[in-house]
Order: sequence, then structure tokens, then C-alpha cells
Amino acid sequence: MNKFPENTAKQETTASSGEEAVSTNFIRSIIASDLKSGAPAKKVVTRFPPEPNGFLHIGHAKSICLNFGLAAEFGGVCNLRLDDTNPIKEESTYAEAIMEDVRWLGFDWENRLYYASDYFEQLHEFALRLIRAGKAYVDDLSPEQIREYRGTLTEPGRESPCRNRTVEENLDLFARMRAGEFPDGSRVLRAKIDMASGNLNLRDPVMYRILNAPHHRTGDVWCIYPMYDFAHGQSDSIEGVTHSICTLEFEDHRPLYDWFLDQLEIHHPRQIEFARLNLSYTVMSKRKLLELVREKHVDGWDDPRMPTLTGLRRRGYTPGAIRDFCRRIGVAKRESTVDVGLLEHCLREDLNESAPRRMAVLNPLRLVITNYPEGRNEEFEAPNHPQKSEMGTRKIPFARELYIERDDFMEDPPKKYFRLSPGREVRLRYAYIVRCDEVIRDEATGEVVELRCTYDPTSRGGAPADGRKVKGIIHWVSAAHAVSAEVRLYDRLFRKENPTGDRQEPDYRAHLNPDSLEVLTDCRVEPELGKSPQESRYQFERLGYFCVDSRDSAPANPVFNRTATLRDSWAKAGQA
RNA sequence: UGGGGUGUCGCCAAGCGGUAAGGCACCGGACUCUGACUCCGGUAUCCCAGGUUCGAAUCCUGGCACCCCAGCCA
Repeated sequence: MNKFPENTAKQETTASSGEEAVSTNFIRSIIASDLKSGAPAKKVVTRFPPEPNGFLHIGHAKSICLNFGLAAEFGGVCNLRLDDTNPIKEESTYAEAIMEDVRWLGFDWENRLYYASDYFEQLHEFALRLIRAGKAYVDDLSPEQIREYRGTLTEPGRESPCRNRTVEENLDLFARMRAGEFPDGSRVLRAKIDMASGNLNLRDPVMYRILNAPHHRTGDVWCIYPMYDFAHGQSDSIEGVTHSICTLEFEDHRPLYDWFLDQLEIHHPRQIEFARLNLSYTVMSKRKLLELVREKHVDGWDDPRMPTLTGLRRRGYTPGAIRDFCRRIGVAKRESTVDVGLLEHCLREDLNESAPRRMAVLNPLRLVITNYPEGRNEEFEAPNHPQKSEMGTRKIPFARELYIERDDFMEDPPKKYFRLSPGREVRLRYAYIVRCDEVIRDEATGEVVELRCTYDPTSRGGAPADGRKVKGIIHWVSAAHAVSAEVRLYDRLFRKENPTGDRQEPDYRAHLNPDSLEVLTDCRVEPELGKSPQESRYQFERLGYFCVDSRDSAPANPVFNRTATLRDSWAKAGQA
């Protein structure tokens, strides 16, 4: 029985406007002034338009928070639209995963789930209109020829010989394209704009291509599919989107979208571009993430080291922490790379509040209290949170034989080390003060295998009888009562801050961190942790935040993932 | 010799002519039965050069640097 329903996956908080505001951003200003002047409409409509060809990552979270957040802030709505115009790359399993992730992040598109494929018929009609208006033509050039004819960045392109076909001929050819008379790549429908434009997007861009491939939603109804550029702007228009928020690379596509919208004389959303999120020590492009999965550098899209939402979730991140992160990074047009430390900070801030405390020993070292009666047991009632008594308490069994962390003992400690060492005293958290009297080692290897200590019975739960102070406090677990567990220690996936920016070694995969995962199989955790539901999160005192692995953990063999360490000023000082 | 963008603290980011917010990180210190949390305190003159102005990060001119665009990908 889990006492902390707010700590389980089912009851995650949803995004609300109650989260405190940070500084404003340029998009908010634009919308506010549009609203004031009554520019596009009274009601703000935004949309989050992913392509269902991969999993969502933290960069998408920025866009999701932005689009849903802005809509909520201005009393409007945000649609979820799957941009599925390329049947070769898209799958419905991705679409489902996307919906699950957006929901998990805390956003609700209500009944406004759309697909670009919903508009295929309408888009086709738009294409026909442009053909009839003499603004589009069927081109027989091969893909290679089209590229040659396009010119270069500094030289204008040349017009295709097919450019001046009659409307009738174009209509006929386009109909036959749709009817499936031609093989893939043999013909395309192009917009007739300007082959000399400095903006390559306007050099007669392809609107439709022939793809004899089944689509995950429309099956084999179509064998011609609209290009993203021909579908996206019109899809936004059809949905009545007032503000089409997208990333920087679409800035020079905007004139093209404007052109289509103007020719078609349909509703004209305002497109606003912002810089996509980059995070230090990871990669964010879908192509690279797919590669990491396919080449088995990670365990799958939900590997806890992945920056995917599903990976972060399995790692133990909370939706609230991710939303807070997205709020704090801001929105602007300059390219930037956010320090992953900020993400971790948001996580710790959230989990510090919500995660119940537990004791767990990762690298056990046996400790025997020689003056504690054999066979005796007692229980300590420990608070689940040091500052929040409303989170309750739980009982922790104590006995003569315990395990402590190997790191909490040093035979020859440096200055200012106030954990256990021969002849020194330390407090066992919530229990007694013990003194180390003797060190037992393995005769063969010399390795320390056990500590013999004596405890001070007067120190139970408070200062000892003589009032002496003990600076060091360590965590422990009763040897007889502890539950065995596997713990997976995760670290950053790459050892370079910018894995893709190294001139010496351009292959980002060469910068993978070989130590990004360390599996500990002989951990001992307090009994209470044996009952943890999947995905529940805890703070293991003095160690960090951990969550129950959603895939591999079982009641008999619990598996914990380390979400993040606690800040550690001792380790940082280089002492440990 | 094309087009489109961007340059404010180590990393993000406000600022919109009136004399540089905030967050993260970092460095001190207080507190503490988590070396956690919390709490105090500390750290920039705005890519460069001219100009306009009583006054410029904000306006003008000229440079420089970086990013994106030549998929029948999105």
C-alpha cells in the first residue's frame, strides 16, 4: 500500500497556470499585441504538430509547453496534429507514443486530435485550384535533373521544359498521377513561382510526389502525397490556427507558406519562429536518437539515459520538473545550449518536495555492534520527509548486524572527513551513536570486510547522556531485515558537452560515455522499499533520487534507477 | 558575388532612449540527526568602430562572428 498517491504515475499533476511566472518572451508579446489590435482573431489557436516518425524528446517538450501554455494563458486552445505526410517514415505506434507522452507531460488536447492526412482530400483540391490558376504544373524531370535545374545558393536556377504546359495537360497528368499510372519518382507537381529567387524554397518547390506506399491511416487510397511545405501551412489554415509557432529553420519557408495561402485566398495564420532547445551532454536530433537505438548504444527509446520523454520518465523525472525547466529556459531566437545542470536542478527541486525519504546501502559493508545483545531487535520510527510531517513516518528495524556504505568508512581519513574510521564515532541516522573499535579484513585480499563497533545506549534518538556532539551521520540498514535490490547508476550519455561540435572527432558516437551505466546487484534497502509500486520515486538519504524501474522491477527483485544524485559539497571539494 | 536569421555574466534570459531583472553554475558564510534542503552575501556596461542625443544595450552607419537554406524529409 502506497501512502503517497501523489508519488505515483497515475496521479501526476497536470499543467496549470498556478506555476509561477518568469520573464516574458517575444512570442507572448506578439500575441498580446495581436489580441489588442484584434489582428488575427479574438481567440488564440495554436497547435503542436509532430511527425509520427520517432519519439518525443525534451526539445519537443519546450514546444509543447510553449504551444499549450500560450493557448491556456490567453484563453485559447491548442490542437495536437500529427503531420503524417510521408508514409514511408511514419507509423501509428509512434503516433500513439506521442499522445501518451504529451498526456504524461500534463497537457490535454481534448477532442482536437488531428492528422495532416485528414486533409489529404482538401489539399488535393487546393492543388487542383493552383493548377487551374496556372500556378502549378506537372514536371517530368528526374530528381537529379530537378536538383541541377534548381541552381545553387549563388546562381539562379533554370526553368523546367515542362513549366509551360497547358492547364488541361497538367490536370490530365495530375489525375493520372493520382490514378497510379506512373512509377515513384517519375513525375511531381510543382508550384510555379520563381526559379531565380534568392530563397531556394521559392524555386518552383515540389508540392506532390508519387509514393506507391501504404499510409498508416489512409491505407492505399493515395499514391501521391503532399510535401510538408504544401501541407503544413494549409493544415494550420484549415484548423484556424492563429499563431503557428515553429523553429528557426522554417523562417525562410514562411514566404512560401504565405504564397500558397495568398494564392488560395484562405485564412492566414501568423508564423513565429523560435530557437529549438539544445542540451549539453546529449544529442537531440531524431536521426541521431534513432541511430543510438538501432545501433544498440542504448536500450531503446525509453533507455533512462535518453533525452526522450519516455526515457526521462523511466529515469524518474517528473512532468512537473520538465515543465518547470521549459518555463525557466525561456524562448528566444538566438541559438543556445542549455546546461543540463538546470534540468537536474528543476528535478531536485521537485523531488526534494515530493519524494519520501528511505535508507538504502549501495555498496554494503558489514557492521557489527558488539555490545548490542544478540537476537535483540528494535524499531525506529523515521519521518518520511524532514520538513513535511504530513508525509508521515515508517518503521525501520534495527539489530546487532547492519550494513553501511563502504564510502562511509575510511581507515586513514583525510582532514574534515567526519564519517567512520577506527576509533571515531558517527551517528547512525535515526538510531544510535557508534564507535569503530576494530576492522576485520579478508586474510587473503586484505579487503575490509567488517567493522566491529560499540554503541552508546544513551544516544537513542537524541544527544547522548554526556551531551557530546557527533558531526557525522550515516545511513544504514539492518542486515537481517534489509531487502536485496539492483540499482542502476546512470550518468550522462556523452562525455563531451557538445558531442556534435568536435572538429577532431565529428562522429558524435565517439563521445559516448562508456560509464553512463553502472549496475549494482548487491544493494540492500530498507524493508519498506520492498513494497514500492513501479515508477514510484524516493530519495535515498545522502545518495540521491531513485525510482522503481518500470520495465524490470519485480516485487521479489526490486530494481531502482538513479534519477539524480544529491548535491554533494564533500565530493565536489575533491575530498572523497 | 545569393537569401534568411542571431550577437547582453561560464550557461540560459529580461530590457523596446533614462542610466544592465531573474534563474542555473560558481565562491564565501549561517543552519542542520541527510556534508541534502533552507537562509544570507558576492560576481557583466551589453560583438567591434564611428555617429545622433543632455542621456544608447536600446536609434543611425559601417564592419566582424556565428547559425539555417541547394530532400520527390519534416
